[in-house]
Amino acid sequence: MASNYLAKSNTSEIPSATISRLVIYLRILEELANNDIREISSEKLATLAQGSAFQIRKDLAYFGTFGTRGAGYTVPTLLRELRRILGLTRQWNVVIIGMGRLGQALADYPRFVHYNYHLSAAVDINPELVNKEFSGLKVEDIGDLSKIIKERMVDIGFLTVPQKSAQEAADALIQAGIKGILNFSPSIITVPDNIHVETVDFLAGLKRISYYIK
Amino acid sequence: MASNYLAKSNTSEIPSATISRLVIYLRILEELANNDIREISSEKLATLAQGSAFQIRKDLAYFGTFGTRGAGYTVPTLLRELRRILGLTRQWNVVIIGMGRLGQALADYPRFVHYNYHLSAAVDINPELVNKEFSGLKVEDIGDLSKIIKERMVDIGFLTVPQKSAQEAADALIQAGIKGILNFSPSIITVPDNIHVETVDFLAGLKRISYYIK
DNA sequence: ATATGTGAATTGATTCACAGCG
DNA sequence: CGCTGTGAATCAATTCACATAT
Repeated sequence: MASNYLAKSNTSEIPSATISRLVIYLRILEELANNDIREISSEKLATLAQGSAFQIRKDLAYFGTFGTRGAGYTVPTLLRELRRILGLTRQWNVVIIGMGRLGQALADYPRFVHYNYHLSAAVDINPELVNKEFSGLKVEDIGDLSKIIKERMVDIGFLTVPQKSAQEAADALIQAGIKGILNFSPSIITVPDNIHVETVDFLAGLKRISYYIK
Repeated sequence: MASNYLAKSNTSEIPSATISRLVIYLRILEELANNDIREISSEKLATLAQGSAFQIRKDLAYFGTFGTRGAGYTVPTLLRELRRILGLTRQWNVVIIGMGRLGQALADYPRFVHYNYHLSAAVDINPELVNKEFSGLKVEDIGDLSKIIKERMVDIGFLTVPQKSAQEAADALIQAGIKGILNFSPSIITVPDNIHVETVDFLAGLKRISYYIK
């Protein structure tokens, strides 16, 4: 599963693979809810998620009991519980570091609001980009990052700077009190234990494909 | 099961986590080579990859013996071997399905050539996009997909269509003989066993962050 | 002297089987 | 009865320890 294959030992006993699967279950349940389906069994959910019913029940059991024996799960209940488990019931404030092509594309992404994420700010080091506006988001100077993060209570940083600046930008984010980093650069960044990093690296996926189809 | 003196096929399956790590080692080795570093020990590589030396040696051992006892690994040799293992010594032809914002951004991505990937074609279903050109790549009609894939010997498809069209587009790719799919849509697609799919889903990563920092 | 390569031990995750409850 | 919830069993991956090669 997409995840952190080199992650350090988790203090929590919940497998990170379980968290990745919960995200998948959530997406499927949202689709079911959109189609006004109100009941689902672990067996049917497993078919949709391309997993096993055992696994779904085990994954959920880490967090409580959400079904009805003999009947299955009710979609709205399980949906609500998954959102709660994954921390999606509150708004998360996000800053984009690096307003190149990728940063601009993210600023234009229309669905953050639907998912309770709020783009609080966008910063760049390049003076030619500062004060420009992308999809209603004004680029600010990276020097103001610490102030921005503290004042606007930013939780998460999207790291879209070039590889060679990634660690420096991550350090600035952490220094300013960020809690999570979505790292779009194809590099490993070093962070303290209390900061969570997820990497989005399509070139890595592409190379894995090459291995499997060669 | 009928008795079988051939025992069970000894094709010890290589963990997919190992493949993911090999991609990481490759990236680090490329950086080392760029800095003219010619020798590396599993211990030092482990530090750079935020993993363990045991694991690196075990990962490599699935494919052969590449180091020198007492000395370590020579960077150019290990680099060459990793490229060979991952199937990166030949050119891979790619088609982009869906020339919306993401497809356009991918067409503009400058580094595919460096990695031996070649953008052979871009297709879309929208007549207003067909015949437009993005970064030198002309958009063609999705109806011609099968012909394009066969004639240009396309190996890999970048799936950048909306979620609701993802399965249909994947079916068309498979029908035309594609071998691998890089799925940028946040949906699970169903494919035959001989097709390899990798998913790139930044929203999933974002939700995992929410879980860990909440 | 030093760092790899690898069987054995250990740890972790998945699968199973059935008890528990509607 | 049907389907969930869960301890036990199985399977897989990681870590260890040291024999081995230079």
